[in-house]
Parts: sequence; structure tokens; C-alpha cells
Amino acid sequence: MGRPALLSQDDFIAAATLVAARLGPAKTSIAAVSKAAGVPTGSIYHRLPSRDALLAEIWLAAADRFQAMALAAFAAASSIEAAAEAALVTSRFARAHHAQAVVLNSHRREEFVTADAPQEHRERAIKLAAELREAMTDIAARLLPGDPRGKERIAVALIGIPLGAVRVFLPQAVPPQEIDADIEAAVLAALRH
Amino acid sequence: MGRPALLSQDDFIAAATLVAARLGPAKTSIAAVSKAAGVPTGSIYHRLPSRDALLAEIWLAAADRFQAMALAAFAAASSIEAAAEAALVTSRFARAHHAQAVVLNSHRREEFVTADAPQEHRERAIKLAAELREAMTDIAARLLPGDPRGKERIAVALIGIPLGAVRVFLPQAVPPQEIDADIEAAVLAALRH
DNA sequence: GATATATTAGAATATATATTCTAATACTTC
DNA sequence: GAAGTATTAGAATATATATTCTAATATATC
Repeated sequence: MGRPALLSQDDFIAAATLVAARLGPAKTSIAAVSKAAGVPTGSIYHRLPSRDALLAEIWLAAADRFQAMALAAFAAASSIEAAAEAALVTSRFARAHHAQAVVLNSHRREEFVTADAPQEHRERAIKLAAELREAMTDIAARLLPGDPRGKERIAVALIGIPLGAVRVFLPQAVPPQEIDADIEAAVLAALRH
Repeated sequence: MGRPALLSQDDFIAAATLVAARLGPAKTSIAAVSKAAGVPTGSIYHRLPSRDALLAEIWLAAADRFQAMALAAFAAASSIEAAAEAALVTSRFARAHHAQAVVLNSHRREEFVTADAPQEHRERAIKLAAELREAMTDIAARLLPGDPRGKERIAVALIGIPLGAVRVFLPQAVPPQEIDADIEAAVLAALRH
């Protein structure tokens, strides 16, 4: 087995996520993560092959978690009203997982999953995007049948609007509870105006 | 006078903005900008003291332009309905100035105006933020008098929602004309639900 | 037309930081 | 308790790229 690691892989990625949320991807250096997590720089290369792999892991951990919550919420929504409520998943996620929300919300995916990330990580990111697009198509067919702009409107309403509302508060603060009513009203209006 | 520059300062910043929109701030190297603008690397240091100054110039040029448009639009809005129409300034800006919209919309300000940017640039960014906050306060007092959450709702509705809606399409595409009706309906609902 | 000057041009250097390497260490299994 | 191994630990090296430097060049002014 060998000497035990100071941190589990999950705890290590969580520590790295805090650094990424605070400093942004460009300043998320191996030295900064090493210091914040309390592990030597060399040890990081026992876990991961490169800095690009680390940045990708940070993003994928956040995206996996958000997407699981979001797809579950949307899958259960069988009416426009239910979908507007499900859209609150974005602000709820931001309250529960602030650093991961900052990573997902305040940066482009490409800043974390770069062209130099390992092929495996790139593919996971592509797969997540495809799954999300597929879910949007399903919801559009269910809630806005016959609307040629259905998919676009679903994306704007269920993803774009909540994202933008939350972003007003990130990264400094957590989005206040009260904005959920504003978001729900806005999403509803975008879906049925 | 000396030898004339290949590019005006504005054209140079415009070329750098295209690079920043395409590659993101982290990959906006002096070499990449130099190649894209067609000016030698050394010349860049005749114009600006450092890469951090260049990134700040890119962001400030975009922010100056957007803020001028936005404040003008909001200043003229004397009703909630007019404000909802004025909120379309965000999508209109994205159609007219795609690269600058990507810079402003898809990244955190701190990635462009870093801690190492010249003091003068940092101050300009702070001043812009203060002006915007002041404008939001004014609009809240005018359109939602007596609402203790007025300022927060104005920020979510007039900035957050349009930003998020546009972001669904950036950076790959320009936001389609048709989403403006969705945005207007959503903003209106967020302001008067 | 000569002089001064700002810029071009790109090579040389400096610097930051990603990655590798050597040795020591703490656990598991036999 | 001995052997094997994964990790700690951090110094050494490599690499990328920001910055500086030297020389040449094109324009304006006198």
C-alpha cells in the first residue's frame, strides 16, 4: 500500500477548487494549490499528470455535480410552472457549493478544460455538454411542442436567466434567498409570454 | 514625429480584443497579440508597459463602450416597461460588438484587470463599477420606490437576466434577434411580479 | 538635405513556474 | 519484523513567455 496520502483525491480537488474560485484559472498554479492543500508540489504529480489535468478535474467535478442536480430537477418537471421552479436549481447549487458555482459560472469552460488537457478529460466535458443539449431538446419537446424556437427558449429560460441572476452576486457573495422569486417569475414569463 | 506606427492605438486594442475573445485572457500572450495585430513584440512595449496593462486596456475599452450605451439607455427609462426595453442594450451590444461582449460576459473582470495592472487602470475599473452601482441605485429609487430590495432586483433584472440570456450564445455565436422578446418579458416579470 | 525621434524588427535575456528527480518515510502484507 | 511500495518532501531542472536591448528605418522639422 505504501505511505498514506495526506488528503483523499476528493479533498484535494476540493482544496484546489477553492483556490480556482478565489484566484481564477490563470493564477491557479501548482505552487498555489500545493500551499492551499498542504501537500508538496511533487505529490500533485503522483495524482495527476499535469496542471492542465488538474484544472480539468476541478471543472469536471463541479460540472458533474451541477449537471446531476439540474437534470434530476428538469426531468421531474412536467409543466411550465414546474420547470420554472426547477430552474431554481442554479441558485440553490450556488448557495450549497459556492466555489464550484464560481468555477462554472464566472469562467468559460475552455479556461479549465484546455486544448492541452488529457484526451480523457476533454471527452468527459464533451459528453456532459451533449447530455445537457439532449435534455434541453427533450424538455422543449415536452413543454413547448410545436414551437420552432422551443429549444432556444428553454436554454435561455432554464439555464441563461438563472445563471445571469446568480452571477450578479458571485464570486463575492452567495445569492440571497429572495432572488428565487424574481428568477421564477422571469423564467415563467420567458417560457409563456 | 518619428516613424509612423503600423496601427493606431484603437486598432491595436481592437486586434488584441479579438485574440482575447478567441483565446481567453490566460492565452492572450504578447506573442499571440503581436502576431494577430501584425506588429513586432517590442513595439507593444512602446505602447504599454506590460502584459497586465494590455489586458486591462482590452477590458476597459469594452467596459467603457458598454457602460456608455447602458447608462444612456437606462437614464431615459422612466417606467418599468421602458426599463425592460432598455435592458435589451446587452443583447444589442453583443450583436454590434461581439468580441468585446465576450470579453465582458464570459470572464471575470479580475482576469483582465489584475492585481498587477497599473494603478491608473485599476482605478478606472473601480470608477466604472461605482458609476454602475450609482446608476442602479438611481433607477431603483425611480422605478421601485419603497422596495427595500429595489436595488438588488434592478441589478438582477437589468444586468443579470440579459447577461445570462446572451451568454447562452457567446462566444461561438451572436445572440439571435428573437431572444429579445424573451428577455424583455423576463425582465418585466422580474420587476413587477 | 541634415537632424532628431518614434517606431519597426527581432534577437537576447530574465523570470516565473511547470515538471522531474532523489531521498526519506510511513504504511501494508507476508 | 522484514520487504515492498506509495507518498511525502523539497531541491533541481526545463520550459514557456514576458521583457529588454541593439540596430535599422521612416517620417517631421529646421
